[in-house]
Amino acid sequence: MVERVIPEGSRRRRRPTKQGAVLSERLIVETALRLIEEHGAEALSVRRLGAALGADPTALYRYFRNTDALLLALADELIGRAQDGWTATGDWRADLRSMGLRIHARYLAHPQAALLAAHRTTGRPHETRAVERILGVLRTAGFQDALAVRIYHAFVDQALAFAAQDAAALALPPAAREGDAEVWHAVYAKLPPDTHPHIAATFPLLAADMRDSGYPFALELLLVAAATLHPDGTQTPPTPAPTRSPGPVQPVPGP
Amino acid sequence: MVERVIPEGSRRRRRPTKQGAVLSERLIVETALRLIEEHGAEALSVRRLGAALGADPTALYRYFRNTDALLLALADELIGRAQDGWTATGDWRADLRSMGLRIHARYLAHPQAALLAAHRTTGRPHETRAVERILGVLRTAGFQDALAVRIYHAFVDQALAFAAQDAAALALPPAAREGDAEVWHAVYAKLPPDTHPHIAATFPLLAADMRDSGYPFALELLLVAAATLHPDGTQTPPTPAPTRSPGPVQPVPGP
DNA sequence: CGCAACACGTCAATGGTGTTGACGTACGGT
DNA sequence: ACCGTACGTCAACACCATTGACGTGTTGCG
Repeated sequence: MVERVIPEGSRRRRRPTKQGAVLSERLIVETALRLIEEHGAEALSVRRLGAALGADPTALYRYFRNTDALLLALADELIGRAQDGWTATGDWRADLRSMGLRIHARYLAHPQAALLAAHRTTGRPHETRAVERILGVLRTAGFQDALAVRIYHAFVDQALAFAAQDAAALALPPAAREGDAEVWHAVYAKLPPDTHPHIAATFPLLAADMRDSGYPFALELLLVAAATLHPDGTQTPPTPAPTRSPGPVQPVPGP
Repeated sequence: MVERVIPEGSRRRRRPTKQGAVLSERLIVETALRLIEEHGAEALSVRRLGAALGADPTALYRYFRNTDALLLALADELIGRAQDGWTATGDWRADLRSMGLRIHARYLAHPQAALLAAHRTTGRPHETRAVERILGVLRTAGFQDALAVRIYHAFVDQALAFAAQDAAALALPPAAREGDAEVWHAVYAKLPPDTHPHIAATFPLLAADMRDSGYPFALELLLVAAATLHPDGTQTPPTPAPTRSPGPVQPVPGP
């Protein structure tokens, strides 16, 4: 087939659609995000997106090679929004912490899209900017390249993995979400001490802790471990705050 | 519509299919898992499953309400298999490490099912057994309840989140999977040092590291951090192995 | 300033998907 | 032996992403 997608830079003409809109890559991405936000991830189909744009569904293929390319564009948009306004302070632990929490929070703001986007590698500008920044924080902090790369990898995958995980919980149909949450009181609260002594002994703590996302604490653990690997060997970080994580309550996935 | 699924207990008659097989819930689950394992994640469709069973595709609906019910049955099977044969050694770090790697590996063997399973709380016996075991490892090791619960939470969510993340990469259609992998050489290898100095400086390391899952190293970091929080304060763990993780190469999600 | 090239929105068609209702056969309980 | 029905099969539906062909209106250029 002949490639029908014209690169964004070299477009020349625009014709309005049936309903008068002039299409663009940007308009399509924003409409798709809105569609997902308002009507759920399953609402994103070529046909429905066309309808939302007031255009023929196949007009999409003038701007994106296929739906996967559109999805990558959505993913990159999320990454970009997560970084807007972020600046490095020079304290590598504070910088990684704020970056991780921003990514996590921004993805959770669009759970349905996050679910589709969090496990892709786009290679698009917003993504490369994020990679560059995180690597920069680590190398500037004095980590040797090989170690910086490994920590970068663990850090990024953990942020995205938790984002997808928590987004999945938020994106569940309400019935399933409440069902999963109720399991803690319907099942775990009633497990007898003779068969499940550890669960029985810690149940109140357990039920309370599982209400929120495990990410903030997991992130602190990663930062603590990274500090022990830092070249300035003896530097000991402050013990990660044993307080509850702030912010809105997040339903939690998994047991 | 009339419910056409007969509960497993009260089935009465069986007739062989075209190719002589006698269907059952168990046979269907095992065939589906085999299908995913042998022919890739995308091979699981109702029509192909029917063909693999030697039956009409719609015979499925005599045993499962819909494909989602089938996938949940697959998921339940996975939880059990991940723990089969696991035993505690008394070394809490080794025990958590083996448990985490087992969960991760078992889920990755069936990416499609893992994707649906990893973010649900089932409260079923296999799940409660896993919770009890992990909590047991931590409390037996001497962690106070509140801390044990928090570490448990981070550990479990990390294992499931990475499992889902890596499973998602494996479950992608082959074209998208190869595309994501290729981005590293098509885009990141070519970023100029003046705009992306840190990526340019570390590229070979970066490309090599991103080929595998970030989970094994992220898990080591979690264990290191947990050790620093252990009541026997001064106990210092061996530095996490800076060697590459063993095992099969896993395509990697996210940047 | 006018015109021709072609970008791009549209239409029609293809082959995939999950799912449902109707049907008949052969098997079980009586 | 014979009924009732479980269950395997068939045909059809609605939806999906994607492609090739087509004509029109915009725009760059002479």
